[in-house]
Amino acid sequence: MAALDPASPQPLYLQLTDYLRRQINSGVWQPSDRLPPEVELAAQFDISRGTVRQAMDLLVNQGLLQRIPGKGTFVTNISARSRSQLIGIVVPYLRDSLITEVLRGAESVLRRNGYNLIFCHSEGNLQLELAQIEQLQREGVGGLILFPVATVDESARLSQMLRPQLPLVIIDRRLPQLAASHVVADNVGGAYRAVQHLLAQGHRRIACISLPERPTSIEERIRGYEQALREAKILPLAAVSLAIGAHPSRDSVPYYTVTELAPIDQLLDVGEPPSALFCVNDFIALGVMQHVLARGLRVPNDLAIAGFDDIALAPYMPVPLTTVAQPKYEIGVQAAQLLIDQIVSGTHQQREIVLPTELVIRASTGLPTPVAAVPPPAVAQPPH
Amino acid sequence: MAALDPASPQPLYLQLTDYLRRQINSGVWQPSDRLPPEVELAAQFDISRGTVRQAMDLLVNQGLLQRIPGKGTFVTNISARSRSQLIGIVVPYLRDSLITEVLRGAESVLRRNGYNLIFCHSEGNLQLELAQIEQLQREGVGGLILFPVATVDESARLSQMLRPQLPLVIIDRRLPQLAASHVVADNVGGAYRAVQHLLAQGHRRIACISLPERPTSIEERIRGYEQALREAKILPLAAVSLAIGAHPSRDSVPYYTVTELAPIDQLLDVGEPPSALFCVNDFIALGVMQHVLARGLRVPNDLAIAGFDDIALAPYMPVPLTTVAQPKYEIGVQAAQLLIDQIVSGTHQQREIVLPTELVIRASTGLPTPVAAVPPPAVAQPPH
DNA sequence: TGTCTATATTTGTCTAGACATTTGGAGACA
DNA sequence: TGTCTCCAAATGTCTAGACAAATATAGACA
Repeated sequence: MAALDPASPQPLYLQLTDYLRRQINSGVWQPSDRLPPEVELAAQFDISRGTVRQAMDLLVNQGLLQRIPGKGTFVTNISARSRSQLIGIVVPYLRDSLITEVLRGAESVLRRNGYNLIFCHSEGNLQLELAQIEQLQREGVGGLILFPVATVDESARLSQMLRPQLPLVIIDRRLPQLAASHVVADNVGGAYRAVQHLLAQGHRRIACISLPERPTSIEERIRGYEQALREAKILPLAAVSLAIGAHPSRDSVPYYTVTELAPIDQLLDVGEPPSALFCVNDFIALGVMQHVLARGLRVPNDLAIAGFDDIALAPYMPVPLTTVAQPKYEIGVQAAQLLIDQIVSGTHQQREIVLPTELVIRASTGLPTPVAAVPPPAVAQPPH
Repeated sequence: MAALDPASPQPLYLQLTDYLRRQINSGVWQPSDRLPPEVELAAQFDISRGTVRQAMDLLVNQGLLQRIPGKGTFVTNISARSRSQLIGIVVPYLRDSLITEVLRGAESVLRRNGYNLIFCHSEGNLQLELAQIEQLQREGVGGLILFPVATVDESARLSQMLRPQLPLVIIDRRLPQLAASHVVADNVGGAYRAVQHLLAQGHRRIACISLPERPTSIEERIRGYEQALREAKILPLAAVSLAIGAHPSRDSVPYYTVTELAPIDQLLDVGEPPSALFCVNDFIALGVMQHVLARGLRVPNDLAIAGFDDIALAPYMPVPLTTVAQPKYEIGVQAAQLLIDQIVSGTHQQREIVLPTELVIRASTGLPTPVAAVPPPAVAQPPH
């Protein structure tokens, strides 16, 4: 029985705190065990009850002990204890299921491991993104998951402000100049398979509809498109870019919409227009599809359309969209796992995880059945 | 000079804590100001110095105060404060735009005011919800926004574990037994106007399709339905309940789907079936719509369908859905604002905010135009 | 058997006071 | 002027005790 030393420079209550902690950590007192009552401890160590309470207050505050009036003081269950580490996640938007699923995946892994997730929404704004990373670092987060707004060129500003030791995982797009781990989807392969599918349907004139901005994910999709065509000995058409924008405040329009459709008209109003379009994301595919249907074209008979991302809306578009699905939830899971590994191991290793994508074939690329009058089945696909 | 009330059920030290917090938050004591010495406060409030210290301990622990031996107790500089700036949000799911928009709204307000949002996903599980609230409290969050899984009956378990002083805002549904502020949508009025709209289209046999579970929000919608019918001197039909479920892991199916459709067949296979359905949410409306279309019925000609929530998918359903829109983003904004008010004022006032809902009329309830062959316009509605 | 009641136990709140330690300033001293 | 000492003021530590409130238990009672 360790006794307390009143002559020590360390106050009695801290000595008692240490003793209690040792008892718990060494397993003498197991989780959910009851501690001796305060008066008993006071008598045992020959100190007053107030000092015992002061010692216990610290452990209660740390979540190691739990007091229940009338019953006693108990060692907290391990499951209820938390290492109480904070992890920040910064995302640029929240307008489709991609990021919500990433969020779900990351949250579930982090919570199971006793971390808390601080959610930051940068609204696609670089300044805001930088400010939030700054604030999260001041807050003392143990790690960061970043879905960056910053482009490769702008990543210098990021690396300036990032604390060198901060565990960091970047998702969806790459910032190679940053010393960070990456979790991305197989964009090249997904686009490649989508275009291969269009080729297999007999299409030869396939245009790529892109975006004015080109994060690495979009560039990779364009590369996949070009690669598939080159292997088929077909020259890629010049890329067409469409601007997309969001209604920032309107609640019921959670989707990005195409704001400028003239390039599509120019593309189609030529002697030999393309018979199929590969759109680098589903929002573009939606805008293009609505526009060409309004022009009186039939999808896929006159024009086949394929997209990328498999947003929640894809199976419900006017013509259900063939698109490339990303493992959204899995991206979040892997990013969280990678971050935890880094934190726990203490090493600052950089890893890169490329998750497989999957081509989901729907009506917009001309299945054997012609345009169906009947809407898509109730529940998209069964789980596989 | 506020005096403490020894007769109050709230202990003296908590009363003093509240007083000190108010002084700081109202700006009477600025950051880096020195507080009156402990003995002076003890004399002023006629309590012992131990109680004063107990009160201050809380604020020191929260990082709001800083004690320096020999010098005094000081209000912490805002930049040095951190733990007190955390706000927790616990949501049950993340499968449509309702909660993502709430999240966006709450995050933007909180961040502008210097708070950080900890995101917790309870997966619709009461145990998990309770555990997360427990953890957030231990983490020392300054407030909590809760989209509860717990029903009114289960709210006792919540109130047991909630720290009485914790600022708390409950959204979407009510838990009246909880001493908390609420932000909800006008469910009764929304349902009332939706059914009135069906009546105005000439429908007389209108059924209500509900859920097995009945949180207050759903109950209110049913009340609105019944009220509109009663005012039209029409007896409500017996409520039909459909079970809905989620594919928990399947990424690309972010929507709930109806799992049991037999009750709908029973409802329609009678001599005089209803000519219109009011569904208490849009997921049910989607499942029902797909089912009746597959049966060969025409919407809205044979059966009009109205929903509630205006999920992102609503304008893109096989027949664009008439539904009641909630001000999702605004719910998040108001909840955050209410929480900040409570934290800053230090008072534990309960307020209830009911936000207006809006009927969005689309094709599923029979507009002048018959079922259009052309899909809905590109961008749902222009902002207004 | 089941329920109510009194009692003991335990933590929660609060008091009054003592002495220790740290800090900063006033005054003595070189 | 610079330095040292001493003191007052403030927080830190600790005691001894009181009563309140919550909980569990044993025993009385129907």
